[in-house]
Amino acid sequence: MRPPNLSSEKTPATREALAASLLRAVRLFIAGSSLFGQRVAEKLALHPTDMQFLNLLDLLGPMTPGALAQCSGLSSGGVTVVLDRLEKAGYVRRSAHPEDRRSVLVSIVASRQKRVNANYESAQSQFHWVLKTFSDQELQTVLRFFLAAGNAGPQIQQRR
Amino acid sequence: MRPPNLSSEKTPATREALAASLLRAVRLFIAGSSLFGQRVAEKLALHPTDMQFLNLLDLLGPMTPGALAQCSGLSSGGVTVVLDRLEKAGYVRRSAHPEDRRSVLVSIVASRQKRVNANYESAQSQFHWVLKTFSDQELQTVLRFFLAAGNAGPQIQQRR
DNA sequence: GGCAAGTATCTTAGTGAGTGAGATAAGTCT
DNA sequence: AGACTTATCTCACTCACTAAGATACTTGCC
Repeated sequence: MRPPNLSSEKTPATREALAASLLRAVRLFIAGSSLFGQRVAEKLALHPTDMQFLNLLDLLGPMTPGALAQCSGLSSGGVTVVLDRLEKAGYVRRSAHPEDRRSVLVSIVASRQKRVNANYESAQSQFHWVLKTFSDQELQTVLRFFLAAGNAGPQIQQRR
Repeated sequence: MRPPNLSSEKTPATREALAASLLRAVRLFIAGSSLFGQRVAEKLALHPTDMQFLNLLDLLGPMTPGALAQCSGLSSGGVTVVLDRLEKAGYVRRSAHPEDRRSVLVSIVASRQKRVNANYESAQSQFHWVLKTFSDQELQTVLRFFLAAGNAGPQIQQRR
């Protein structure tokens, strides 16, 4: 007879328990991220939605309002409002789309981007502190997990 | 116009590049999660905020409106409105707090919880599909990362 | 004990972020 | 060329959320 595992949060024994622990940890991580985003936005006197837009633009580079609508889940009209707000505050710039004259390319204003990133500094230093406790190979594993999970998750892909 | 794909591709060589890739993957993962939450909420005809509440209650168990306010970032009045909505729709139940008669304990109605979880099924099956590509030890590593990152980030704590 | 201060939730009025239908303009297909 | 589609923006409206205050209970101090 197996001895009972009394510590639920410690290393799970069975693979099933391991998967459950991981799922729970992921969900908690996501819940925490949402709160964290709010906090950062608050510091910058921005709405969480605005912050989300800046993040998307920072991660994916300049993109059209339509793409932002799909990546954020906002309506087309909502995107316009957010962009107006961000543009007025000097965070982003709208420029003509080189290939489609109906369209627009939105990009982050570089100087402001630095100011935004500064607010992530404390998180990033903690992030790097966490990283120190992992070997190169372990980080590769974690990275692979995130990439796989990202691909399995809500893909923003448009069929042609 | 094609919306960008929220996933990155290459395998980094140096540790610094590895850290950068991981940071980027984490941020993309978070961005995708936010979208995913919206989609699920939409399916259930709930607001994203309501979904967030159900998640918190599912993860952390019954808690007071005040604790929900802290975990979600909403104001006290906002929590009341959300809870009214969820209670009216039959998702949660308010009951007297056993230790403080001013307070209230909010808990998920079990039968509804199942219905909510059903909407995560497709995600969970994909999740388990991803898990299959990792060994037990690798999953332990990933779990350790999430726990560490969760502790480093904004704390979501269950309060009494 | 009894008053004062603190805490938890709910109420209410007001706001403004986001929606959705429609307008405009440009690209695409036959 | 005309019809259709696509991309963004406009505008009136909605309703989710905020903030201040009300209510009810707890805690602490004299």
